Amino acid sequence: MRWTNALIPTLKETPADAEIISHKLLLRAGLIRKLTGGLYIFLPLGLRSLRKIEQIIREEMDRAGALELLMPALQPPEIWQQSGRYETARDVLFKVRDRSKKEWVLGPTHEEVITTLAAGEINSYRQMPKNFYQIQTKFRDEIRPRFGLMRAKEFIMKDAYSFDATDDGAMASYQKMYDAYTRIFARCGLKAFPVEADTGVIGGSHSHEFMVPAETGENEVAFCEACGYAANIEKATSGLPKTAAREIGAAVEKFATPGVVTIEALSKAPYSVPANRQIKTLVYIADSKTVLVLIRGDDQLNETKFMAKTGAVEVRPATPEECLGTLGAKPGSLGAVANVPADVEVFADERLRGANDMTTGANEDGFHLKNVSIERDLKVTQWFDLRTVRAGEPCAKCAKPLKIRRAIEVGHVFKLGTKYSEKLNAVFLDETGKSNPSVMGCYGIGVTRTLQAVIEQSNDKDGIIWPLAVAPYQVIITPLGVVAGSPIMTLAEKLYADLTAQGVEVLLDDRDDRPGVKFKDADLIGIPIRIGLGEKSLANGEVEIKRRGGEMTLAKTGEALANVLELVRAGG
RNA sequence: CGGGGCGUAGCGUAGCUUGGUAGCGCGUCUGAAUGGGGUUCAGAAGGUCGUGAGUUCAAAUCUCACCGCCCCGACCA
Repeated sequence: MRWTNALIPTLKETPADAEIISHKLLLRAGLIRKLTGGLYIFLPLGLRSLRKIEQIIREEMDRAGALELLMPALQPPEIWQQSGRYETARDVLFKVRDRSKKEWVLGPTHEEVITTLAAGEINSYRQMPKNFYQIQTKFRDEIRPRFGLMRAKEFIMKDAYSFDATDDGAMASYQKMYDAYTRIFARCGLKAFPVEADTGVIGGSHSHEFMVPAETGENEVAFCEACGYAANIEKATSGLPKTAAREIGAAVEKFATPGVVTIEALSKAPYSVPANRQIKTLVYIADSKTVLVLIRGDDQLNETKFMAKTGAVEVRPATPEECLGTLGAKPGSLGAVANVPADVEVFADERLRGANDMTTGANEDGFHLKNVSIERDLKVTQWFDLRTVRAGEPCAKCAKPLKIRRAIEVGHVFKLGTKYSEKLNAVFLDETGKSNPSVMGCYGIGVTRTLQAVIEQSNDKDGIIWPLAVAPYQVIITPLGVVAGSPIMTLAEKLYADLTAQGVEVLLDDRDDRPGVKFKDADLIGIPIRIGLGEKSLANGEVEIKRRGGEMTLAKTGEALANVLELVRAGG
């Protein structure tokens, strides 16, 4: 491609609405333009990189035995009602009406559609395992789109769905995708690593997310460098000891704490109750039921764990008025010892199990209770791990300290089980002639997000540093002086033709611009290999070959082609 | 949905407090010089100042409403 024939609108200045480096570079390098919030146009250069990522995904999915198909983005709401997600996923569902006023949904994902297909086409264990995938535009009514392609209303996703006759088969399918994902991200030049994850609204029994470390990521990951344990903070556990039991057995005693409504205030004089001897009592509305959640005063509730453990779909903290109505006191004086209505379930964090000599609210504004023994003085419906781990806590597996870092989620693999196959009737006959629901898995990659993650991870002050495999062009030729027929331009044209003939993707910067402009733009758009042609080096019969972000070398004009070919092949 | 910030030429912005001819840089076009890291000079085009009401002799500027964009939050009593 000749630059003068292309559209590569680079920007010297950063557009005002970009915050993170990858978003700025997407705009500055002329890869995308914003149509409106959360919706972007892929310009030719951006599309080329996007297609390369898609191609890598296709090759690895095919290699793993998955079958590509293409499903409609527009879907009937009936199948969403059947799966139950018309309700549970309603916040992200875009809905439209046709001319007869019938409602449709724009697919945020395709479990319902693929399961409907399987229900009709997969009727025997002999047809399994099967894994179907597509690369397609998804629509999600995000609460807040942000950071360019990172979280958009419309984005491109690779989604795959496996169907197996047995649980073991499903695990094997899962493992194949796990391995394929590892290869895909490595080939994209991304340092991505798998972490244990919550399954969320998709459902299913277990899952891994593939994470790209980045300060700007929206996720937090807890990990152990010693043993390799890694989990999303929403799921992570640690090996902390339970709260120490003490000798005393005194009866519960009420004491006045006027104006004290925080853990911190109670931990100070004159009360001086350390946060780790306090029970924090949280009132939640979980699927319209009022419940209590108890965690230690120095811990934080992990709402995702709470939802996962209790199976609740919609969860919110109760309002102060609701707390007053349920327990007779306002937040700050709440407890589970007295006045808990019989129909209110009490969930407690494991770390409190067996604790005594604790202090908690008295359910009477301005009063707390001390000498509280969990087992003796209050009724816990169920114990769960509900707390959020913190950096420095011992790893549950090897006791070395955990670290926490932020990361971008680029892929997610789920073992789904039979949740969708049961609801949408995707059943098959096994060897004995018995009808069973298929065991499913689903596997997503955010393709557009992956593109941005590559940039977020691979850049310097001058611009993008594309990994060769996903660069929009592999080579840029930068002639300093573009007079047709000049020695420089003649050589530039020849290298351009020869490299193109060898299948190399080359951008020829034939603009009549000053060297500085061309170098800056070449760095900004991040083409991995630059061939510089100028009078100085050409006078010695040499051309310059420079890796983006690396050293410059000189090559004899006659050897330039071979040298560049070698670089391209080695880096691919 | 709550909070904060912002909307002035393709991009980045000044002007708004204290109402009175809309300014600068980049980019674009023309010409000239220059020619190895966003060069320089001369000239030019390009604006419903987000939209609508209101106040006023007069509104980019003040008031109200709406729209849009960006950031934080929508767990931790």
